[in-house]
Amino acid sequence: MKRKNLSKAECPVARSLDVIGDWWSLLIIRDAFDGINRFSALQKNLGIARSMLTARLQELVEHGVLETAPASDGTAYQEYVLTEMGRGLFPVIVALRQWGEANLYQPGEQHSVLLETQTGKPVTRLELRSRENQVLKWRDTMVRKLSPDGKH
Amino acid sequence: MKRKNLSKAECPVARSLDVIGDWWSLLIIRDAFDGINRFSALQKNLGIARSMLTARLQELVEHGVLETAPASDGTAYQEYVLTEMGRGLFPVIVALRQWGEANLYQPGEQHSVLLETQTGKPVTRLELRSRENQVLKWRDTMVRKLSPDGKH
DNA sequence: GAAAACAGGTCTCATAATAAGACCGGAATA
DNA sequence: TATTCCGGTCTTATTATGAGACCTGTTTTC
Repeated sequence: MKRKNLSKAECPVARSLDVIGDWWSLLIIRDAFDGINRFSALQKNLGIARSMLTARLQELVEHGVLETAPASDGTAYQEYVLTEMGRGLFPVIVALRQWGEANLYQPGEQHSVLLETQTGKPVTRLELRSRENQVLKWRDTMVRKLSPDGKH
Repeated sequence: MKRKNLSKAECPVARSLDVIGDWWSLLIIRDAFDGINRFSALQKNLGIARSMLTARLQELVEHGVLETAPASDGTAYQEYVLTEMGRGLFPVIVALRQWGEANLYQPGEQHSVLLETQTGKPVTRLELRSRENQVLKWRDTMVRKLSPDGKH
């Protein structure tokens, strides 16, 4: 009766969710992108139970999304920083952000905004483009499955 | 002691996760993108408990991600299909897929692949681009927060 | 047309995950 | 040196999940 294990799935979406698909992981990763790297800072910012945070951080380190590093302020403590693999989740976070912005706020309701550092302007929409640089919508794509049972 | 409610968060990532951030929702949505729209087909494909699937589908319908429609095969049953809002999650699914492909498979290990329908070629990498069409990495962006406490 | 199988659920129960907060030892600070 | 901060662990109460029995109406098979 444990939660399903998706780590062997043939579908990359499922494998990703096996690593970062639970309730807190992506919020921790979002905070890491924002420079919130210390245990107590994460705990305070997220309002997560301390035992939960311990467990989640451990999992993310085991999976290679985060790694521990000596604290940047010179103290004896440590920080949790994104690995190269973890930084690869940037498009996931941006996609979630843009979907939320577009669909989950009332007109006029305020939210934080992602800016281009150089210009200070809001970033543009994340889009999948074809090899001819056309925007690809869902219907322009298809999944090639591998297994005979139709799973993927 | 209920699970945290993020629906009022100022951060769009958090609001998104409030809707689709639990263990099954994104897998259900992935299946919907793949044309798996019937209760029993979802249940079989995902291996999810029936009671869980009922609850998740209800939530996704309430949030406007899915809607029910008469079955496309003419029977008296119904289907769960993506709404416009739900179809907006396409970049999220693609981003998760590409991260999984890049990081969670052994060399040589096979997985399903997303193709451009027109050409049959694998889709290219989803990338955030600046207004000058340069690829934006994490460090090229920053979040403008709203609240004084530094949350977002 | 009757029987069997399928579709789309509900209900119950056992177990796992989560939230809340007390507690604790070492590090940093006043 | 005393006090507070940091990064946890432990316990307990509650909620979520997984497994599967059961149920009603629909469709298919014979």
